Amino acid sequence: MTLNNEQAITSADKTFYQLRNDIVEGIIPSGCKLSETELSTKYEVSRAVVREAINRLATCHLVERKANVGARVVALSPEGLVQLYQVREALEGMAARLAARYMSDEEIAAMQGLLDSHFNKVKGGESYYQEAGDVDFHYRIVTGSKNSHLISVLIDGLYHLVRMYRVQLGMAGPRVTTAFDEHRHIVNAIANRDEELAEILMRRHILYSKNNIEKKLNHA
Amino acid sequence: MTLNNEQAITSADKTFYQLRNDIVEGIIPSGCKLSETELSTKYEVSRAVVREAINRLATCHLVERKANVGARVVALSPEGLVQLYQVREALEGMAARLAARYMSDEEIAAMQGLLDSHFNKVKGGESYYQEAGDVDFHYRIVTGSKNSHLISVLIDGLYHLVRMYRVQLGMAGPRVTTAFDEHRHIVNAIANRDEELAEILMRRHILYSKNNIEKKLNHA
DNA sequence: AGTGGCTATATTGTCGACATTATGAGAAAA
DNA sequence: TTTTCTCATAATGTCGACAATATAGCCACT
Repeated sequence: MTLNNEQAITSADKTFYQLRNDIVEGIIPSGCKLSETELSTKYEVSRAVVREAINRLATCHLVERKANVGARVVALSPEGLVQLYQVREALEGMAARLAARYMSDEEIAAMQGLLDSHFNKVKGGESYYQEAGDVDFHYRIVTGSKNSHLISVLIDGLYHLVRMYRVQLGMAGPRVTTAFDEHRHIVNAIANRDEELAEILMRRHILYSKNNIEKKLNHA
Repeated sequence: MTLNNEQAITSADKTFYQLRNDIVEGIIPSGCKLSETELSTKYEVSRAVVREAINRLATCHLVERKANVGARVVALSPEGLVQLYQVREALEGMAARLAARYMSDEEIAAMQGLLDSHFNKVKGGESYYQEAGDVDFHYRIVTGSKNSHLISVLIDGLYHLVRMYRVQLGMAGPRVTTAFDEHRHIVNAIANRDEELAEILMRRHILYSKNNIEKKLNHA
């Protein structure tokens, strides 16, 4: 689970987070219609706050809204997944480049320490790594870019969609050790302040990741 | 002016477009506070629709909102401009790559025709090209990527911020002919289905554009 | 005079009711 | 039987009022 430093202060925030979680986890299934009145009774809040929550979900591309008709949970498709990873490749590639430029030495050291601890857990046989570790790694790179647009588009937007695909298409799977090595190489490039290499490696990393998921998707 | 195929159907849409335009054009100055009650009387709509419009503006990064405090028009800064162009470089580079892959021959031919007509106008001494022409060109590349995420992030989001910087920092300026040549080379790469080159050229094009604006900004 | 806390006020957050639009069922006509 | 029109219904869009919160000003106290 993503460790949320985003805390709900208003009632609409809370409803938004709950709804988002329910959608990502598949509790509200893909393609399902979101009735404002229904949700307002279910979550025990006014229709106005449900409306605001749905609007925010729409900007995350987790639901699609049509005027005077309503909102539906986004439909998952192979094409959608491909498009998602195309954008991730561009955005996270740039994030890695900027991380190599702007991350402080302390941040880089902390990230190397993170990878070390992951390595021990993987070596110890824990499958913990796959989800939380991967999320944590990419999260640090993105925030390390110090670019508010990159941060908001990826962390507030695309990552939830990525998680939705992973959860609902049952991507718990492997690619642990190979992904780990790729992470290592990326961090090394960042530590060497090699922007060009950091970007290339990150793009390859995401491309491999996409191919892996696509392969699984076609076999299922 | 951007030719809007986005048409307002609901009242909130109209208010959103009006507000967005007023902000981009500087009619509502940068840093200005947006009072919901005040705007609701000004635009003669309910506070609820103003609220929704402001929320949408927040997702475009045109205003910043704080809970229980309100929304302010975003402040323009050199750092903000740099970050904006960093994201543009990543996103539009990928868009050019995908355009080379997915655009139909007819679309490419139409784009070449567009450049020809621009060339005639530039040769004829019209300064028309700078704004509308540039917008049109980039618009076609992005839509040519057929990637809904790229399209929405760039066209619904970043481009308005770009325009806001251009308008408010008085970037009417030159770079017409050189930018035109760069456009030509990009279209040629796309026509040759050379994804790699299309992306590289687009990234360079945006990098140059950024440097040009930064230079002006420092001189002013 | 400066600082701390309190109150008044204005703004945002939330709510329920009304207006408007889309959609499906059913009747009438071909 | 099929098609089209009408109308009922249920949803979204919009509104004004109330509740909760932040901010500024004022007063007391040191």
